[in-house]
Amino acid sequence: MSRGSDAEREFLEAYEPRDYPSIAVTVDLVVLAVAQGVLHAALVRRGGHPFKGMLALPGGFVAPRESAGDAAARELAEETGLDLGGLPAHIEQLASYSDPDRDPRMRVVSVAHLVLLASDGGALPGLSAGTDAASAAWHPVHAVLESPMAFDHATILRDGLERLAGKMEYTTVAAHLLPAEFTMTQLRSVYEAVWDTQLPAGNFTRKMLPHLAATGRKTQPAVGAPAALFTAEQRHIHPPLSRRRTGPAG
Amino acid sequence: MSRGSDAEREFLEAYEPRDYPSIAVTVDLVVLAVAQGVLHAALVRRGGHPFKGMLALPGGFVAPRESAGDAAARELAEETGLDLGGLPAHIEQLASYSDPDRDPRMRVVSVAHLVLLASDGGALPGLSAGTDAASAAWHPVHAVLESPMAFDHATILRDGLERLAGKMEYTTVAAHLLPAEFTMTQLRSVYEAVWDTQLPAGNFTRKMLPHLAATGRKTQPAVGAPAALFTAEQRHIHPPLSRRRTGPAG
DNA sequence: TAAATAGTGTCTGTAAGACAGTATAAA
DNA sequence: TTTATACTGTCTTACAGACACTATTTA
Repeated sequence: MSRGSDAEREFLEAYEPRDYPSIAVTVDLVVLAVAQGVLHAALVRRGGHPFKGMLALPGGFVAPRESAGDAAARELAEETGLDLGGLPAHIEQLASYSDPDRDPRMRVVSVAHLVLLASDGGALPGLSAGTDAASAAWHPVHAVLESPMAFDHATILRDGLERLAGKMEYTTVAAHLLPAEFTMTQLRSVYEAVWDTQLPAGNFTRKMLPHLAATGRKTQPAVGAPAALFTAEQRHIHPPLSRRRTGPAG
Repeated sequence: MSRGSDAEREFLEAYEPRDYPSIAVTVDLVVLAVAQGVLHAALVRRGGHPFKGMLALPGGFVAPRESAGDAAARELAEETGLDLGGLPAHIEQLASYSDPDRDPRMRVVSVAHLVLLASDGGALPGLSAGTDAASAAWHPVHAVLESPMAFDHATILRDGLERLAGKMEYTTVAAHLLPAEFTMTQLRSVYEAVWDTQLPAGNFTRKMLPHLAATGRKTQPAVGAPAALFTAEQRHIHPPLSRRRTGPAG
């Protein structure tokens, strides 16, 4: 509590003590970025029991005076060295996980968040060790989902991946995995990395073009034709892109 | 805690007391049903402060040994007299709301759930007063959103409505607002009620037919031709329905 | 001019939107 | 036969999918 005595009295009148069990509230972060055409997740390796040595999502407790969204941004900075304030990043609430036995140590309800970090497709954003003992490192998502993870974090990661893959069908959210200005080919590469498929370039351009804004600038590639640079306009794509594989038959 | 002493010791070693503030976890329910072509929400009127006399979502605390989903089903029964066990109902997690000041009495994180109740379109499911003082009653959603609600419940209700409206574009979730067997016209009426629009019957049938299973049975209406009865196959509709108004120009 | 990548044009098939027409019942 | 509702057919247009072709750069 630690609020005014009026509120305190009102509270005590309204609820029986047994009604408000102490439940710890945490955030777990699904932090994603693309490099070399492969989707990666920032994961920590657990140093202590339970699930010692296994991979887990970064995360931590929600403080008394912050929202889950604020806690997510803070934990992202603490556990990965990344600061949402200075980065082109996208954060959104994913879902909450509340199975009573999801953490064997205590009752924990976790509000999972999805974080998309921009990268130019070559190198992943740098993760520096934070104040926490375990520091985060990048792992290829589709590979890491083959093995078990700590707690219910494999489920959360899968849900986060599915949220991203689904939302990319009908929004330009994928642009958050790229710098502010990007080429059509870069954007298509993000789609191919997340959907784990190939998309025909011509039709992708035709479908996506109305939802992007041309900057007028072009890239200066080492080889090949220069590509136009776009910025994303956050809007609905209707009808959505099709996720199923297309391209040459065979 | 109230767990084994091993777990307790491990817990005490792992966390500083200040790290796990006591935060109450609740569920808030967006309970929806359709009657007379209008979407209704089951709401309670607050009997005490704060927000005395205003409309609020039904809900309550998550118990120490239940998940948020279990709590949602239990609270639905307690506050509305409805029992998920004996009803064709659909429940899914919506989102969590964690602003530190969302409840002036104490720190409360709420995991909102969306509940869809079946009705034949004529009468709404009966709501009987439960053990709680305030009992729920049905209110037209689009009208009730004009006035303020208690806490952040207007936001939650709006989010729930938007979730339903969006999901109806690309799934057969709307069928959960109807009995197990329903006619194409009934299903179209649900779409029109939630989207607050008119849809052309012929094209709606053509688009929806592949996603429904014909039972072979027909209705016996007082007037007009008998209509075929369908059951829904839960599947993705791709490409999705268009929510924008169509039909005769003007 | 060859290689590599970016971008455009176009053909075809499918399906949405519009709406007229037919079918099946009760009064 | 009229009324009311359910359902089907069809015409037009839009656009996705497939894929060939052109454009722009470096070597």
